[in-house]
Amino acid sequence: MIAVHSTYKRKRNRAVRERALILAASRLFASRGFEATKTREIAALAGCAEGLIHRYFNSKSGLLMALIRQRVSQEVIDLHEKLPVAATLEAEIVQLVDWETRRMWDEREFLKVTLPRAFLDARLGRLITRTTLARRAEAIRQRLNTFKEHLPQHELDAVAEFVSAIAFVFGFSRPVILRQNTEENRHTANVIAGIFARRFRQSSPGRNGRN
Amino acid sequence: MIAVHSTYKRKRNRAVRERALILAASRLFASRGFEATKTREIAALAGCAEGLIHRYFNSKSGLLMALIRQRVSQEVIDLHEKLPVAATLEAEIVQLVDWETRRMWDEREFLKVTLPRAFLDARLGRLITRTTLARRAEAIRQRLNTFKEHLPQHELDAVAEFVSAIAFVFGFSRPVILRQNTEENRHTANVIAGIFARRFRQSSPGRNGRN
Amino acid sequence: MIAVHSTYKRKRNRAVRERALILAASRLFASRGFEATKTREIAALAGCAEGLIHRYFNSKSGLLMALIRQRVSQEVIDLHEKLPVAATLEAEIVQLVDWETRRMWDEREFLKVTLPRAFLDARLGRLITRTTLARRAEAIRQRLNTFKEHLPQHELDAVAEFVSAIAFVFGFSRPVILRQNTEENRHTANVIAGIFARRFRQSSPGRNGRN
Amino acid sequence: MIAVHSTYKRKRNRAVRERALILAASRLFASRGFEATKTREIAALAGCAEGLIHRYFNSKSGLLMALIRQRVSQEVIDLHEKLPVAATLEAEIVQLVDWETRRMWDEREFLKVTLPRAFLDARLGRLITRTTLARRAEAIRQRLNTFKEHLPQHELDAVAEFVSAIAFVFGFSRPVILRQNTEENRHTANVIAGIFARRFRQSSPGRNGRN
DNA sequence: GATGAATGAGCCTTCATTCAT
DNA sequence: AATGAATGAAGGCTCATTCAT
Repeated sequence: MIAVHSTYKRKRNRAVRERALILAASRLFASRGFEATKTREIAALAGCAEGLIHRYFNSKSGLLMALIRQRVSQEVIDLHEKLPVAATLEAEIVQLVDWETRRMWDEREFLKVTLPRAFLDARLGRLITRTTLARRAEAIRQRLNTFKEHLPQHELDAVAEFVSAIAFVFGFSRPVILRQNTEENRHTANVIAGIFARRFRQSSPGRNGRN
Repeated sequence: MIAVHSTYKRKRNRAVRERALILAASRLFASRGFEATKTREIAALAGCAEGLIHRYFNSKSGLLMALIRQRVSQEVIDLHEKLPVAATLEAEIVQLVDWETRRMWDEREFLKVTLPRAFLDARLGRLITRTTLARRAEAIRQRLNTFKEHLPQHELDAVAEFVSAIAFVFGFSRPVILRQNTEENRHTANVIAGIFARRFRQSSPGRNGRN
Repeated sequence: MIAVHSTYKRKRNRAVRERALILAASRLFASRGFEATKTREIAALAGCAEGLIHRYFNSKSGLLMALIRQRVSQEVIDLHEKLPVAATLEAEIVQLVDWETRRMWDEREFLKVTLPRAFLDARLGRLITRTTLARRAEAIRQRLNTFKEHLPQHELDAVAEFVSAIAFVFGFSRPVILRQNTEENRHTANVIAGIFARRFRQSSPGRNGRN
Repeated sequence: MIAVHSTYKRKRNRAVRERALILAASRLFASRGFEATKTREIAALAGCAEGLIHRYFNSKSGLLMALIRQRVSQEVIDLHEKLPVAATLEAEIVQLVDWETRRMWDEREFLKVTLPRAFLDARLGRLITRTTLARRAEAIRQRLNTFKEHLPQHELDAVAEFVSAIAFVFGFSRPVILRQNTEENRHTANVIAGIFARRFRQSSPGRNGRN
C-alpha cells in the first residue's frame, strides 16, 4: 500500500514537474528566445532543479521538442463542438476567419517559440505543417463541405487556405511580430473576409449582380 | 559554402569588406540563426579578419543592425516602374498579389533573419513596420487609388492589407517556414486573389450576375 | 609550480576551493603580475575548474579583491603576544625594527600583489592604509607608550613612523624589488635602528655624553 | 642643400617623435599601468601613428625599456651643484633627507612605472639598483665623507642608506601609494632625520651629554 | 530520485603587431 | 618614412551538461 502510494506519488510528481518545466520553458522561450533562455532560469521558474531538465528531456533542446510534442497532442479540433456552422456559406467564411484569427492570437506564445525554430529546421517545419496546420485545414475544409453545392471543389481548398492565411497574419503576425493593435487587426481581417465571402453570396430571388 | 568575397588580402577597402561581411552574415544568420552563427564563420565566409566585425560594427549584433539598416535603405519601391497598372481593378488586384508574393519569396533571406529578432525586440518590430511594410502598403494603396471610383475608401485599405497578407503567407511563410512547394503556393495565392478580386469586377453592359 | 590543492575531484567543498583559488592567485599574481596571470592558470594551480573563479568571485578582479579582503581580516596584531616589551626604550626600538623588518619580508607576496594595484587605484591605497598600516602603527605606538616618560609625545609618532618606514624599505623594497640580499638588509636596518635609538638611551648615573 | 635640410629635418622629427612617444607612454603607464595602456592611446597622446612605436622601439615593452633607459641616462647627480654641503654633519643629514625626499616626490611618475615592473623582472630590479640607486647612494656617501672625522666608516654606509630609505618612504610610498598628504610626510621625514642626526651632533666645548 | 555545485568547451572581444598605401 | 587599416592570437567569461551528495 505504501509502496503503491509512493510509486503513485513519484509518478505524479514527475508528471507535475515535467509540466512545470514545459510551461516555464514555453514562457521563457517565447519572451527571450531559445538560446537567450538559460536552463537555470527555466528551473527556477518551474521551481525545481536544473538537473531535471536533463533527466527528463535529455537536453535543453529536448525540452523544446517535448514542448512542441505536447502542444501538438493537446491540439484538439473543437471547431464543431464550440462553433455552430453558420446558415450561409458567406456567413460561415466570415465566422471562420474571426474564429481562427482569435485562435492564432491565443496560440501566439507557442508560435513565437516554434516558428523561429522552423525557420532553421526543415523537419520541424514539416512536422508542424503535418500535425497542426494540415489538421486544422482539414477541419475547416470539412465544415465548408457542408456548403458544397455552392462551392466548387477547386475553390474549397482555396477558401480554407484563405481562412488560415488571413488568421495567421491578422491574428499573429501583425499584432505579435509587428506589435500592431490586436482589435484593429481583427477588424481588418473581418473586412477582408467580408469582401472575400461576398463572392459566395447566394443570390436571393429577384436580385442579381454585385449590388 | 562559397566565400562571398573576391580575392584580396590586406587590401584596404572598407566599403567592399563591409558589404562582404553583411552578405556573409545575412547568409549565415538566415541558415543557422543569429546565435548559432559564430563570428569566426562570418569572417571566414567574408574572407576577412574577425576583428573587422568589431571595428566596423562594434559587435556581432551591431553587424545584424547594419544588415537591417542596409536593406531598409536599399528598399526601393519600384512598383510603378516595373509593373504597369492593369486595365481593371480586378486585374490589378490579381497582378499585385502575384507580384508581391514573388517579392516576398525574393526577400526570404532577409525575413528569415529579421522576423525572429522582431519576435523578441519590440523596437525592431516597429522599425520594420515603419520602414518596410508601411512604405510598401502605401505604394499599393496609391496604385489602387487609380481605381477610386470603383473602390470605396474604406475598402481600399482592406484591399491593400489583403494583398500584403496573402503575399506574406504564400510567398514566405508557407514555402520558407513550412517548406511547402513554392509554385503551388503561388498558384493558391492567385486563386484566392481571383476570388477576392471578383468582388470588384465592373459589370459589363448587358451582363450581370455572379458569373 | 606545485599545485596548491590536496587531491579531490568534483568534491563539494566551497571553503576549501575558495582558499585554494585565493592561494593560487596570490602566488601567481605575485610572480607574474595580475594581468599576465591567466584565469586558466589559476584554476589549474588551484586544481579546480576555471568557472569557479566566476561563480565564487564574479571575475578575475573579484578574486583579487577577495584575496585582499581575506588577508586584511586575517591580519592579527600579535605584537604583544609574541614579542615581550624590552627593558629600555632604546632596546625596544631596535627590537621593533628587527621584528617589523622580518614581518615585511614574510608579507612580501601579499605586498607584491597589492602595491602595484594601489599605485593605480586610490581607493585601494587608502583601504590598505586604513586596514593594515594604520592598525600596525597604532600597535607600535601603544608599545612605545610604555616608555612615555622618556619619550615626548611629539616624538612618539615619529619613532613609530621610523620603525615602519625602515621595516618597509629593508624588509621589502630592497630584498624584493631590488633583489638585494635579505640578511644584509636586515643588518643595515639594525645598524640604522641602533643609531636612531641611541638618541633615547637613558643616561646611566655617572656617565654622560655620546659614548 | 635641400637634401641636407631634409635629412636634418627627418632626424629632428624622429628625435621629436621618440621623445613625444616616451613622454606619452610615461604619463599613461604611470596613471593606468603598463598593460592597461593601449598602444593606440599612446600614439594618440603623442600625436603620431601607432606603427611608429614598433618602428622606433620594436614593441610596446621596447618603449617601456627606452623610457627607463632614457631616464637613467638623464639622471644627473647634481647634488654638489645645487645643494651646498652643510656646516655640520647633523645639519647635512637633515638637509640631505629633505632634499632626497623632495626628489623622490619629483620622480614619482617614473617610479610608478618602474617599480611594478621591477617586482616582476629581476633584471630590471638590478638594473635600477645599479644605475639609479647605487649612483645616488654613492653621491650621498661622498658628501658624507666630508665629515669622515666625525663618522666612522661603518656608520657612513648606514647613514647613506638611512637617507635614501626615509626619502623613498616619505617622498614616494606614503604620498603616492597610500595617498597621504605630501607636506605632512615631508615634516615627518624631517623629524625623524632630526632624531637620527642628533646622534652625530658634535659636542660643543664645555658642554656634554644628551642635551 | 532530486539537487545544484562543479566542470570545461567554446565564443565574443580586445589589442599588439603587421604591412599595404 | 609615416600612417592607420587589417590581422588573428589569446583570454575572460558563460552556461549546458555532468555527477557527487
